Amino acid sequence: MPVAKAESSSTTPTPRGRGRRGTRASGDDRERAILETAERLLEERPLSEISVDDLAKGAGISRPTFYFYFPSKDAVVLTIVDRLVAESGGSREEIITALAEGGPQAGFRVGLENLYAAFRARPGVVRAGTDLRATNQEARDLWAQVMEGWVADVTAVIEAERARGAAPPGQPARDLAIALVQMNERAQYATLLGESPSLEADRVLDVLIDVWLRAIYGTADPG
Amino acid sequence: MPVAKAESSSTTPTPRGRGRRGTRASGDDRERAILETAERLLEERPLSEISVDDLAKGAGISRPTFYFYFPSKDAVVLTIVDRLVAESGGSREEIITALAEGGPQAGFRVGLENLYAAFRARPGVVRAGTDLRATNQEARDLWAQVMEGWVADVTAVIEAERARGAAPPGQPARDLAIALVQMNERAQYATLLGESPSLEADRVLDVLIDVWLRAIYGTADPG
DNA sequence: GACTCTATCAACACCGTGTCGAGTAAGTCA
DNA sequence: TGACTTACTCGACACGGTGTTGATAGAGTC
Repeated sequence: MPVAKAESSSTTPTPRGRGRRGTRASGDDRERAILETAERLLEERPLSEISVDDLAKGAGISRPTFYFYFPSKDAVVLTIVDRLVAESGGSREEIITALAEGGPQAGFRVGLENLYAAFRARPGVVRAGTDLRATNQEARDLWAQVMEGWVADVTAVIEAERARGAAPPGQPARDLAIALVQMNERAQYATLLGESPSLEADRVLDVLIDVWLRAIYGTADPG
Repeated sequence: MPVAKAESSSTTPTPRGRGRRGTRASGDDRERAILETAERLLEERPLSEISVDDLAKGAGISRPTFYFYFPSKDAVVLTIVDRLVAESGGSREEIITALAEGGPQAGFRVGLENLYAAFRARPGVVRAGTDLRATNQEARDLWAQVMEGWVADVTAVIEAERARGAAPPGQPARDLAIALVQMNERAQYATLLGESPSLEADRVLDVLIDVWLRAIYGTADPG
């Protein structure tokens, strides 16, 4: 597919990724209303108990009109999750700088803390995104891509720490990174949703970082 | 609800937990046929793409007749998962004996190997059980109970190893156990389903055990 | 040969999704 | 001004899935 060539900017319909085929008028309000309704309802009940009609009603439109703005309920959720992921993405680079400034413990803590903070405020959205992976390939792909990004970052950090002699050799850095990132995903999700068993919200970071440091440095108290 | 009082044992219809309200006759075959159909289809496609009609057709009965044997599609899956969990449950106690006989590395490896082996043969069932947690409270409860069992076992082992001086003190044993068990759940699931990123099937145990040993003993090569 | 209990299914009621086609209202420009 | 376009709206429908009802057939007592 060719990249859209620059069009006359004045009347260009602006096609937003997963949203509606381009428009410009007051329909923007409706689109926002749908997204806001979805975010609100997702904090009240799981995705499977929210119908397209609920979203339409909440946005003050009829069900067919909903389909003018989004191709499906899934697309709404993916749009919301996309944004949440984008918000949290900024914190990834913060790991690197925090590592350089504060050493390993502080670095990892800052990184994981920021990440966790981004999701903590909207557990319903996190749950919806997770649930969606059961039925939606696009949701699986999106999440796989997010995980791949974190794994790549962590792999790089581990390799750097080994190169400068701060961490001993061991399992391949990428393998270690995969296991640790997956542990975090699962543990933080369980804590966020209040599963049992799960780590207490105010202990989860302490415990996870302890495992990270021991796995990477061989001690809970490196340099 | 009062517990059913002991009935005359001769003609008691035998109510099986999640299956049909009691009977005895040749309908047993049908019940088995439904379960077998479900197991077969689950290795072909995800639960969300299997309808009650598919299960009924596969068992050679009509859709309403299906409901004579099971109250819902979910109940069929829960029955299958129940059994798989029961099969895998035997391996739990093997951790303890293997630990006593072969020391920490061998003990954990045998334990996790057996566990993994039980699930490896039926990834479709594992996926169905996981997917089901998105919509089904009973599935969440069942899984929570399974996790709780493993966490309890691992907690006991960690405490025993600390008591005999083989493992140093650190994070509360239960917290450590939760994080490690969750890591295993997530990592083994990802490997089983071939997600990306995920650990290679022939490396997953090496990597996970390495993290376990470092987290528990502070070294990848304890006594 | 009346009675019971298992087993079966056609027909139905219901709900959620997604589409179609007929609009209306606001803007553009001849 | 009035023909034309574009954004937007929704009633009505078709479809596919779930779960229930009620009628019935056969096998097993007694």
